[in-house]
Amino acid sequence: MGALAEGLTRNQALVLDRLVAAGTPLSAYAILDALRPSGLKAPLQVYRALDRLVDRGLVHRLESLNAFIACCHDQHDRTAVFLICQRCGAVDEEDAPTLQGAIADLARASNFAVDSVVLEIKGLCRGCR
Amino acid sequence: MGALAEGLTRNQALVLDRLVAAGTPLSAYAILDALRPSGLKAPLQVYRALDRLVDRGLVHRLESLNAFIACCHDQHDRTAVFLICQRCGAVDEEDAPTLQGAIADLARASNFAVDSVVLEIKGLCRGCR
DNA sequence: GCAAATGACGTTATGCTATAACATTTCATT
DNA sequence: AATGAAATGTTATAGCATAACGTCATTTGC
Repeated sequence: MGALAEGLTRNQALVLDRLVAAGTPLSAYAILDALRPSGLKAPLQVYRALDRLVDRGLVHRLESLNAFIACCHDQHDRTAVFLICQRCGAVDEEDAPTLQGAIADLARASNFAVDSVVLEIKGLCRGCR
Repeated sequence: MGALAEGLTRNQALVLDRLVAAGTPLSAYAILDALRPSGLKAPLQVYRALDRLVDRGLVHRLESLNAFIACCHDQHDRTAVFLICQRCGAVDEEDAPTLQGAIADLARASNFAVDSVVLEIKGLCRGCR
């Protein structure tokens, strides 16, 4: 079991380890089921750990899947772009500076102060198209 | 009570009218509660109507809110972008060709075939910032 | 015409997702 | 030790969405 990042509590480390091991999105309840042998018993234990991990940028929430995935980059830019394959379920996290710029431009034009961005693209990945 | 579009069934028209009248996002259950006087009784009646309306592009689903909003444009051939104010709850639907282009470029670079795009920007609107 | 296919509808039941509320524990700092 | 902040454990509940059944009306093709 890896100490994948410093300063994590036991529950947070368990949840993060599980997500990293999976490499794919997992629902909170799937995580809970996987961690029952480790002693977790209630959804709230998982949700609380996920909240902290998302705050730190170690985990991303996929709104369109109601699921969570470990961040695959070491630098945790808050605005990630996800390519979600509808056939195989793979999720690719992209860094998209061009998109960041376009979003910033759009927000500026509307006089809108951006806090966070949800950008999830669904379709078929390279291997499945 | 407008016949807001042709070819809608009674339930679909009820749901769409309610969303248009609201002008803001509504959850499926909020719609159901509003339409109980009109005879709707079960969530599935609302969800089925919403499915058809979303298929036609008359309604959008806001993934990050688990809610639905009437499309404010008459034609909707593009992917919509939503600016969601975290303070007043207003949702602004934008047409963003520049973003479309950036998304297409990104997908092309990853050899990813885009089916649909979820793009929801949260922050403070002009009046609330 | 009439059978088959289609799609909407109604209803009950169920499952999945997420948080409220409250008591307790842990741990760093003073 | 005393304090305060954060994490934990637990039960209960709220909120979101669909499965599975049967019915009805309309369209399509023979």
